[in-house]
Amino acid sequence: METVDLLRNLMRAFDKNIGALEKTQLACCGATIGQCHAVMEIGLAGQISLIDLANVLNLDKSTMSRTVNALVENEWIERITDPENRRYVKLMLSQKGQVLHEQISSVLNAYFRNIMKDIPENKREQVAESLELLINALNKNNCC
Amino acid sequence: METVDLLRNLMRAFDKNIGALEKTQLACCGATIGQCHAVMEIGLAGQISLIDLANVLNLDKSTMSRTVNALVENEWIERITDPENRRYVKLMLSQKGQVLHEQISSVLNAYFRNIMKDIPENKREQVAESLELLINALNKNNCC
DNA sequence: CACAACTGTTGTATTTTGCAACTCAATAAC
DNA sequence: GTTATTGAGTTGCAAAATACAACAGTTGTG
Repeated sequence: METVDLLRNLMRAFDKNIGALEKTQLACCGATIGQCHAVMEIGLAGQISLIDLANVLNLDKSTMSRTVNALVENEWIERITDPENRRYVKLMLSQKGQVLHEQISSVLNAYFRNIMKDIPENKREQVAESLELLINALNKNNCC
Repeated sequence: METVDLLRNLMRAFDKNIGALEKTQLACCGATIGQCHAVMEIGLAGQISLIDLANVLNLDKSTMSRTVNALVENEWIERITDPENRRYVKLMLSQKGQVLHEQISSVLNAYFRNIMKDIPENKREQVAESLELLINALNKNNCC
């Protein structure tokens, strides 16, 4: 099979798997899918502005603003106005948010560990190296 | 890095890339993102029932029913009632739908070819084999 | 100071979505 | 053979997600 087709198949498989995972496992923590996505990105970034967060998640800033509102109301994140530039508001996880972040991480890790079990032991190193190459290629690409 | 982390990173990179791709490139054909997804799955299956399609796309059958309505109204697909059992309705692409399917395929192929350019030539075979292993693992997994 | 540029919020309309109740056809139960 | 049950798909409805546009407040530039 052509590698391009493999990438399309992989994308499709991810779509389907993650879609199912999100609907069954992720919403269990009390947060919506969108809120979970935001929490994961904020946790990864450490701190991030609303607009940067919206860009990462491919959402309009107004949509993002409302999701962030909900996260603040649930005390999962905190808004910290930059004293040096009061336009900027840094978003970061609260302690409660860190717990949520870890819960979601656990679900994802368990899920992907399960996937890995189906990959032959002697191939895992090769797969890991390949994934790194692919991730780099995807991250480098910002065509659109 | 642990392979589980690589999978999480890969999922995230796909999410971001495909999200951006869908918003900028895919809607150009006059169909919504959801309609494009449906068209791609119907094309892949050849023919498929509404409920199977809903399951593949992780959507409620009512949501699917409405999307299918729109696709039929736009003459991208056809509903064909099974004469042997009038409960069953097969969905399949019309000629116009096949054109759309190919348009979307072209966009995806161009996009993924571009990704592949960033993977060193001498690693592509290894990457391809790894992707096949991963796709199989993902498809085998139906935990949720 | 005036004006542009930038971050974030709010008003509003549209779209997407899921649940529940329904119809219609086929099959099973009796 | 009549009735009950199952199964596919539709529709009513309400809730959630989303984007666009207009806005407020802040900073930098001339």
